[in-house]
Amino acid sequence: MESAAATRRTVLDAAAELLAEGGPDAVTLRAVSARAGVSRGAPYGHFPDKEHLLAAVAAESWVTLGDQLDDLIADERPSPAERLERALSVLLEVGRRRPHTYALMFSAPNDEHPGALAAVSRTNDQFLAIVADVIGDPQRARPIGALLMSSVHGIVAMENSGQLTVEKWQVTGDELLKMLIDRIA
Amino acid sequence: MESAAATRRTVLDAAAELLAEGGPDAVTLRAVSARAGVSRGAPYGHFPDKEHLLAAVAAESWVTLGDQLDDLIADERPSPAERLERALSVLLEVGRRRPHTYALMFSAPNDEHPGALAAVSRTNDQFLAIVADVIGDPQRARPIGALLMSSVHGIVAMENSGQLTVEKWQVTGDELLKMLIDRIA
DNA sequence: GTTCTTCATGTGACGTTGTCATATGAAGTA
DNA sequence: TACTTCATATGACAACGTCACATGAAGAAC
Repeated sequence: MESAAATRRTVLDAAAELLAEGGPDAVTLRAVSARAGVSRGAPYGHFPDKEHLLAAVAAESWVTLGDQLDDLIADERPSPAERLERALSVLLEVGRRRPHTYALMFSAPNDEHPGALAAVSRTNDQFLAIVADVIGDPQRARPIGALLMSSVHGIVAMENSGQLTVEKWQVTGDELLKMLIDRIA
Repeated sequence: MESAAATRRTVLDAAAELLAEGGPDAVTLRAVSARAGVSRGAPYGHFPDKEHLLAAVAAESWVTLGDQLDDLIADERPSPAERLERALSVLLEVGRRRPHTYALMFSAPNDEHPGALAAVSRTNDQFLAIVADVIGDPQRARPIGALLMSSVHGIVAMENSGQLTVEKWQVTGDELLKMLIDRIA
């Protein structure tokens, strides 16, 4: 009888790795079990089904992102505007470096997975604080924050689907991000 | 021996319906065949595999969207700015009314599906023409078009994943679209 | 030390999926 | 009539998510 928490961690890590490496289709329960070094049935002791396992992976990714934002907020050196640009770049980089993980994070977080919902809500609040620091008016921070968040998400999605090519649009995602921030501030 | 083209159409329509009704998981080859009134193996005479069948569905959706844009471009009554807003609204509406179809349209159109690529390229060009008509400078139309396209795509994606709630951000997707256009023109 | 309970883990089985090899059978041609 | 062609039908296969059940180790009770 292995430590319950330890097995949970191993399974979670294996699922996260397989997702990052080979996309959602590579995350079969059998592959996860094999990589985690446990049997096929072991994950069922810790996650009701595959969906909940993936939701846990997504939630953990949101928590990691939230921790990065916390570091960014705690750093006094950059100006508010610089902080905003860095915050958005962090999201962009996740989308580029781990496209499948990123896609999972933004795929409908069901009401059945409160952990994922809470993690998303936390990052939203952090992001809103950063935006409010730039805007000044906290009332207007929310709509503008939504615009920034949506736009950056769209940039990542179009990059990853291969539809944001330089030949077609003559811009890079980073340039779009800069255009966006210029039109806000 | 049924007419080859007719079977192809029936299968394609069945797949499109199942996608719109029940999402990607509902589009099983067996369900498609049953709805189309053909046997399980029939689709393989017209599409190499499931991926190509779905790519054909996506391509057709892009063509439909392109036709709508053509109508919009041909209509002389609205101002260029109004046309732009309507064009973006068309995209938004597709995302709302047929979220699964929309998601498929924006999921990586592989190089192996030239039909889908061509259909996407056509709508991109149409959209760029509409943007250039507003901006004036055709040189700047491309980056700005990319920004608009990406942002609207992000709005739709966040709406459909349930992350763009009014309670959290105190805006609707439509209001974001208006904010966006105001900051461009 | 022995017995009992508990609980995570291991395993065989089931239905469903995408896919293929092969069989069927209708249309057109000689 | 006999033959070719080609779309359609069907049985089979491996792999999938999932479940019911078996196994076996750790701690408690005697």
